[in-house]
Amino acid sequence: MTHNSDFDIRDFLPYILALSAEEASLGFQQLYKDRYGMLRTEWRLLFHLGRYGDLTAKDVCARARLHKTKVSRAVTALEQKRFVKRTEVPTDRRHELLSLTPQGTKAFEDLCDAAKLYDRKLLEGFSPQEQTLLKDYLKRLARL
Amino acid sequence: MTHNSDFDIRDFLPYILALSAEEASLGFQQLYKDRYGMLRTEWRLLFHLGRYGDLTAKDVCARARLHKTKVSRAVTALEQKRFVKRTEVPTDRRHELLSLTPQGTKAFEDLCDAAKLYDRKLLEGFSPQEQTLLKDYLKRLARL
DNA sequence: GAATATTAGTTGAAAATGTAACTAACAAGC
DNA sequence: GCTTGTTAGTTACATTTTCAACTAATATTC
Repeated sequence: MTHNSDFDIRDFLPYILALSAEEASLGFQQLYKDRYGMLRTEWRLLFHLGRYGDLTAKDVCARARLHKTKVSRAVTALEQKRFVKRTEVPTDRRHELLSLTPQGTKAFEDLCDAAKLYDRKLLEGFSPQEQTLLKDYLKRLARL
Repeated sequence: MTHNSDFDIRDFLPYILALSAEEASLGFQQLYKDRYGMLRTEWRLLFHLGRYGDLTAKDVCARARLHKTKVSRAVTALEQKRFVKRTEVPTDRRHELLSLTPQGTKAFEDLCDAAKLYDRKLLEGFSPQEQTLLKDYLKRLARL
């Protein structure tokens, strides 16, 4: 019979990952929420479109690891904010290309600047080498 | 004017943390959900009570970094599963001590074993030194 | 080329979460 | 000892998320 009072949840990787992820996302969430009234999925959509150009909703699902219903709703929301527009694909009218409007691009640029600063602030306490290692480890875990 | 098309969301710490946290929690979530029908908060409550003994709801909030409404609902849920019981504190009837029932303890022990295995599996690709570094970095980020 | 299957995306209902207002018990000030 | 303030925890309501069913367009099979 195993004796488990020695197992500390605070050493359990999914737990400390969840806590640090929550902690790290809080401050940035404030930003995109307060400035643009965006939700997490909307912010992610904006960044993927801003960085990787026109994509279909399907592409975004795959790249951003989001469920299609979440993406669908985020597209609608960003469309209403006039940040995203849809372009029909004549050869296959099932999908539509998503792209940022000039306004969307402006918001993206603004949030990029904020993200850069925020990232730097989060990593303040880490040496350059540690920063590289940390991100490398996380990417391995995320299979990124 | 900054040019932001060079900013890759996949190097943004909150993003890669969120992705790796999601990825890492998926498998374990399957376990406690399938075996015991528990939610994330319920699992956390179980582990905190199992490891740190009797606590008030307030204590759990602080230790597990959960909002009191979440804890309140998790306590009710685990009480209905007969995993947790409440004991009134005569000196101050505002709080009540939470503790695991024998059944709750059994579930805790079972999930501890599963968690140990799962943790090991997640970290398979990391050398012992990397494992230590990773967890250390994450704890720093989470202010744990 | 009509019937069936697949794919892209949307919608609706149920579950879960977050926020704020609430109750009950205790504490402090006067 | 009664008003006011604080603390522990619950409840109600709005927002988000999840899951499954749905529509519309294309592909496949016979």
